[in-house]
Amino acid sequence: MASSQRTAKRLTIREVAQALGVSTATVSRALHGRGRINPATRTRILAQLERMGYTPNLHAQSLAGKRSSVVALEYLGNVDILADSFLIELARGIQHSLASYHYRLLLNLTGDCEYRRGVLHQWIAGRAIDGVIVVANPCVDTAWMHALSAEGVPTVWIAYDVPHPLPPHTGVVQLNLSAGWREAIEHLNALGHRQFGLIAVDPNDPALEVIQQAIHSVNGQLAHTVFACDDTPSGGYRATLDLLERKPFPSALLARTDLLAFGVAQALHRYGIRLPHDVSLVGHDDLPLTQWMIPPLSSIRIDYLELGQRAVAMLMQLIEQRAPSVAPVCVATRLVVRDSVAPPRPNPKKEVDP
Amino acid sequence: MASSQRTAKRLTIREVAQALGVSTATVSRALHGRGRINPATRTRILAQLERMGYTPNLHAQSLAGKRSSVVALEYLGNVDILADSFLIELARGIQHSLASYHYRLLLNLTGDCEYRRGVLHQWIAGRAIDGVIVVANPCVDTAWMHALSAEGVPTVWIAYDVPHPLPPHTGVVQLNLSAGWREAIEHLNALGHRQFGLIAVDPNDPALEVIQQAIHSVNGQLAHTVFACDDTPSGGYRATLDLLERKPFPSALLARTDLLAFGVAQALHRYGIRLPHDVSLVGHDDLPLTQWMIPPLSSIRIDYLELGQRAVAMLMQLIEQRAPSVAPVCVATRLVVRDSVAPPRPNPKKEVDP
DNA sequence: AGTAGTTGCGTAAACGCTTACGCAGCAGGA
DNA sequence: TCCTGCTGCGTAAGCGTTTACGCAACTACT
Repeated sequence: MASSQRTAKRLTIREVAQALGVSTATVSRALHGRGRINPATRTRILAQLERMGYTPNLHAQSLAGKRSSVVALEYLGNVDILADSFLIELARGIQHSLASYHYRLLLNLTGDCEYRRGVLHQWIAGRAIDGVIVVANPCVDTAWMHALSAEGVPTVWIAYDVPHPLPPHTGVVQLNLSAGWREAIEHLNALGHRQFGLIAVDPNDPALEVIQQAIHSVNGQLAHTVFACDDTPSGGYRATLDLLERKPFPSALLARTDLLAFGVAQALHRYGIRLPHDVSLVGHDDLPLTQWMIPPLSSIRIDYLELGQRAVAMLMQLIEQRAPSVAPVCVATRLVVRDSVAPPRPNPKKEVDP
Repeated sequence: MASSQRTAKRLTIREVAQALGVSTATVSRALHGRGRINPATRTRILAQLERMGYTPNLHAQSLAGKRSSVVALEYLGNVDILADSFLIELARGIQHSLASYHYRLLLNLTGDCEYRRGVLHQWIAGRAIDGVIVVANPCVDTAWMHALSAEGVPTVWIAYDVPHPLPPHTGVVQLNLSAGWREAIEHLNALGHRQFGLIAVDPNDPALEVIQQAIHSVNGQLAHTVFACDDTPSGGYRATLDLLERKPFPSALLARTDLLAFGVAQALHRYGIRLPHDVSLVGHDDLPLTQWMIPPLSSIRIDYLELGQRAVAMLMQLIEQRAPSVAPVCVATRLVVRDSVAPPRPNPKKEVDP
């Protein structure tokens, strides 16, 4: 009967217990290897569970065990095109690690930042999640960090900077922007570039200072910084139009994100500025699709698997070991060179050398 | 005390009931508006719930209510770069609609197809999900469709073809490939294109026949079809290299997916074939990033919001109304014209112009 | 042999909610 | 007045686990 399928009774722990003449408590202990149990009994029970094809009811486990084995991934800022890239790569890295802990991932891709926070707090209050991983983009929201801490939810932030002191139950995995940008700028410098242009999004982004320092340390000059209205190709496109009006025009452009770089490349192309012949371009994040740009984009790579693995390991410390605090860790970035960089033109168009 | 936060007791339905001198049953009835309850009592209770800031424990609700308010999104085939595109756009459309039903979405981005199916069946057996949306790519897996049906899980397939008959508790939202491809080919024909080349992935893809028919109905010719090893830019790149060796070289290329088109464009560029001057190119799916290709790609658009909304509405029929079956619906596609198409060269010589 | 400590397991009370059932109270018709 | 039927609500039995507690049985000492 079709509709009886819908309400088909699943095997419960009790039925397995009865089949073996033991109590449900013993079966539960066998299942988790917790508590005092005879190893022989345990293997006997595990074999029976396997044989009968038992699968625990996750809600019952969560209710009685006071944990849900679910974590949420949340990020600051709105999701537009962004969702398709950085966040998804990261989600995948996180999920990969979570799988080994038998945790599930809840990921909200819809609605604006405000709305998503509301949903998240519902989940927390409803005990639907045991922990949260927040992607700070680009800055940590300290107020919200404390709010989450006050709710008692273990939280790991993936961020560029580490606020001090951290509230309880809060960890930070820091993405080391400095490594990648330094490498990129040194590479460009070695090719002969001295004048840099930066397309960024947020004036408070810690990356800005990192980039400036790196440029100064190679005796280069940051000729212009233009800000995009948002972290999208279209933001990058418009910002580049701004940049094109400034003089002198730099020989190397740094796009804060690959998403911006898509728009930068488009704008340059539209104005007949050839990449990398007339200008070099470097992006950040190394999204999978940037190597398919024309020309393929040089970009600063984040190891998403490692990032996810670190964040998850830290979160598990907070959740499972009930660690009250945990030391921040740092994940490096590195340059991936592709065809969008080349030595600068010996003869920059606008300023003719004598 | 920090660690007491972790185990902070949340407000329960009982406490609210006591505060008002009613029973928990009445509060529960007020909360859901189900069962026999005095409207006056109900508003009084709702006010109190609001005032005390009550949030239900989702696990308790799921356990007692025998439903989880979670659905899973699953897809056939492996996730590589694919995850960043079609699937995510769709996930977003689905999530948008699910939100209005207060359902959550579980999305597994990691592991191969086999592994993910295993996980999904665990979730089903563990009562973690009430329904599944499966993206068939490109063909419905009829055996698995029946397997899911036999497990009693309401399932909606997003597919290009509708198998008949459908097993119980199964719905299909069909993506009408014909509409978009027909429009694209007619558009190209109107520009003067007669010779077409197709870059596809799966020989069993229903799209192939649709495309052939459309080409024949405009008296065009499908000069060549090449198959990529997988649905990625790199697959498209290599397939295009194959295509470049064939003669006559078509004046218009059809990429089965935008992801392939990224690789196609790269290959053409590498061989000095200019888009759209030397050849026109149309993709399918209208991924957000394809409009930032150089030149921006003409593509066949899927309305992901509508697709998600239809799939969710259908799934809710199956879950909430316990409908044993539901009629398939169809979602159209349409061409979005950008710079990658132009009239064919008057002199289709592959040789270099003097 | 008596005591103390350990081990393995069963009993039963949670966990926080939903809902079948039944019982008053009341209205309306005979 | 009695019976019937409906309404609004409380009682209590689940839902399927986990786990604190306690009790035998056993070991290892004195």
